[in-house]
Amino acid sequence: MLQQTQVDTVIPYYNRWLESCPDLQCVAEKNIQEILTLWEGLGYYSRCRNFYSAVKEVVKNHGGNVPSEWKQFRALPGVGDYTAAAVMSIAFHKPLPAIDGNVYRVMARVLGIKHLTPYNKNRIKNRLEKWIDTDHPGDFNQALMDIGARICRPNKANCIGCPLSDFCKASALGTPNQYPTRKKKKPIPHIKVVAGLVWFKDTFLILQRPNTAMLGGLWEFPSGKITSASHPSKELQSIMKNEIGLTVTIGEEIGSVHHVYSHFSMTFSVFHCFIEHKESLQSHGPFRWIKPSEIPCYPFPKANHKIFDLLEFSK
DNA sequence: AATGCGTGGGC
DNA sequence: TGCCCAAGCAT
Repeated sequence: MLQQTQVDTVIPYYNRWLESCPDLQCVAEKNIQEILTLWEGLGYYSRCRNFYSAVKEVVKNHGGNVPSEWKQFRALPGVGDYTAAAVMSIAFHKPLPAIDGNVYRVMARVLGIKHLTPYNKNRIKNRLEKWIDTDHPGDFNQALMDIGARICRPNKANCIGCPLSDFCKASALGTPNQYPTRKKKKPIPHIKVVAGLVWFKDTFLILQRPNTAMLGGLWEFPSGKITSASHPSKELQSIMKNEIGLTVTIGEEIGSVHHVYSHFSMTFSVFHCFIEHKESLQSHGPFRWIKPSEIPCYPFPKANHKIFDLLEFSK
């Protein structure tokens, strides 16, 4: 949960998770849909799918016990060098430095490293392997991460009161914020998407996204990119026909929301749509006709919830 | 090595 | 408001 996600954001999800699913056996007994619903809203859903796979693997191959050896734990899906070192040091007291984005920044400043090249990252690792408190490796790692998160901030290094300032090169130079250099991000493209809330009686249609795609395993309304300059409702009608073979009547526009993903942004316009009879639809994947009251049973992306909010389908 | 992958908070 | 950034990992 903590990968690329702030602690304060994770805490409520973590608590909710433990309340409904307190141990690995419990995770293994649930299906992926229930697990994704626990994760819903946290983002980076491959973390959730990987965790689920890892739990299955631990139950099947390790007798339900989390491996206490680096090599076996590191091999689990979704576990990289950082996560492996964090768990090994905190849970099993192994003297391995857990190097996250905070620690790279703090150490770059302490050592006066401008560029986080692979060579310099390796220097940081070697230095921490010497410095780590072998009696309390977990505390050492967490302390260093906390210094990064609370004191040695990316654009706001508060050297006054920092326990490392006496031997920090970047602080001595007076320009700690300039360490390490950061590359500017490329601008992300913007797309226009139109979607339909397709009603049949008191149910509407949802489709499940493929596991390997972005937002994999989550559910959504049938939708498509707006490509031409024609009227959105005309475009929506042809999307419905071409993608799932439904001939729909376009109704009122529910609304339009803006949503920013990590690598693109979109305006998401959703219209009520209606069908007279339950036609057979040619779906590429799983689909359901659900009532608004069933929304909490399925994981939906944030953009879809923004539409639910407009409809006051409160969850 | 560079890119894809969500969402929310801070300023 | 529009960026930057967050207890990274997989490919």
